[in-house]
Formats: sequence, C-alpha cells, structure tokens
Amino acid sequence: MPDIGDLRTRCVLPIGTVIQLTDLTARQIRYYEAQDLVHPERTAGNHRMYSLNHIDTLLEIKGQLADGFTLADIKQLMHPRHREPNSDEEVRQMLRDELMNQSRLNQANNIRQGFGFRP
Amino acid sequence: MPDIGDLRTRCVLPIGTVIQLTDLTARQIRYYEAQDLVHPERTAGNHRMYSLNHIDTLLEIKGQLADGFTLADIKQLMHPRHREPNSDEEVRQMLRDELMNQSRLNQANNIRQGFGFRP
DNA sequence: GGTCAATGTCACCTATTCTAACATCTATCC
DNA sequence: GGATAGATGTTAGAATAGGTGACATTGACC
Repeated sequence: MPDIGDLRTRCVLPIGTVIQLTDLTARQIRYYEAQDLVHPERTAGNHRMYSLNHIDTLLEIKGQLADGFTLADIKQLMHPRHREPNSDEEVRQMLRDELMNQSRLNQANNIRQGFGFRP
Repeated sequence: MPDIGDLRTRCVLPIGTVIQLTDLTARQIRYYEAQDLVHPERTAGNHRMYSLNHIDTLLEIKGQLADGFTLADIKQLMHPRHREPNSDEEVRQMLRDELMNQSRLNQANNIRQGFGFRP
C-alpha cells in the first residue's frame, strides 16, 4: 500500500478544500500569502496546492488575528529575525511590540466570544 | 482550533488530489464508482469529493486488482450479501470464486513486480 | 475469432481558480 | 473630523480542472 503518511507535508489540497477546512475566504488565504505567511506550491496550471501543515498555519493565523495580532506581528512571531549586529535594539523593539499587542489582546477578548467552538 | 480530525470521513478532496494520492487515473476512479465500489459526495457544482476513507478504499481496490481479482469479486468481498434462504449454495459459490481468484493470484504475482514500493 | 472487463481518448460543457483592480470598513493618528 | 493603513469584499476576464458520453483499445479467456 503506497505511503500517504507524508500527507501532512504533501501539497495536494486545492484552495477550495482549504476554504472548507479553515472557514477562511479565498481572499483571506491569498492575502496571507501575499503577506508572506504561507507558501503553497503551484500546479502546472498555476493553481495553489496546500498541505495539512499549511492548514495548521492558516488556523494559527486565524487564531492570532482573532486575538488582536496584526499580520505583521504574526509574521515576526513565526519567523523571528536572525541575530544581527544591532540585535539588542531589535529585541527590545519586538518585546515592546509584543507587549503592545498583549494589551490589544485584552481588549479583543471581549469581542472574541469563543473562537472556533461555541458551547 | 477547529477540529479537522474527522478529515478521515470528511469529503474535501477533489479527484485531482485522489489521482495524486492513489496513482489512479480519473477514468479508473470514475469507473470504480460506476461499478458501485466507491461513493464520493458531490459539490453543488457536481464535482466529486472524496474522504481519506475513500482513498483507502481505492487503494484497496487497486491492490486487489493487482492481485488478479475482478471488480465484481471485489464488490462481493466488500459488501457480502445478506444471508438468504439458499445461502449455503451462495457461500460455496463465493468460496469457489475466491479459490479460483487465489489461483489467478499466483499467476498474477509473476507480473506484479512489487506493488507500490520498489526496493 | 468473439466476448467481456478494464482502461484510454476525445469532444463539448460547466465549475473552479487565477490575477488585477477598485471598493469598503475599521482603528489609529494628526 | 479627515487622512492613513490594514484587512477584506467584490467584480471582470482568462485559464485550468472536472463533468458526461461516446467510441477505441488492450488483454484474458472460451
């Protein structure tokens, strides 16, 4: 029996499937890609193809957005920049950013009303 | 985080994905459906949608075919008929069938050369 | 050689996805 | 209050992917 266990990393899901599995719109999914947050493969016919890992990433993004984070924030959190000469200042900046987002989060929580699952 | 764990039974995979995961052709997949061996759902636009369980079924069919079984045989093996008045005769017949297929299997094995995995 | 099961191929039509552009909405800032 | 920026909606036009149906081909088997 062929191994489909690598299905988590195999890009076999078209955007329609992703829409169903994430409850995001095509517009959102493509926009997050434009913001460099997901990088689906392309078919010979230029159609986007996603893996289950991509799905997880998109769900993470969705959650972070619901928590009040910005796409730029999320990108930083996902791909923390390599240390560079003046890294101290950058780190401080990132911490400041996170704290600011944290405060935004508390405001956002009032609007969230349970992401994903409603009891 | 939404639950995509029921992905095994959720019909979210279009035929193109199934083709990639099974190495079957669209013609084969549709033919097996015409023979009543798989029953994908349909989108509003009449496109077939498969679950991971469907993938497994198709891989089973592929294996059985490679083993020399007939689609009719496979259908019998998958959906054994309910017992009926003259079930004894049917059972004997099915056993005869299986034995015959088993002999065919031995012939077929010479042609198989390792299904799915090549060492 | 004829038959049947399984598959290939082609033509024509519909659905899905693509890009690009413009519109909308909501905070945030001056 | 109006400008700005981030996130998303909407629409148009073109291309790819998938649907059906019919006919052709291949390979066993009698």
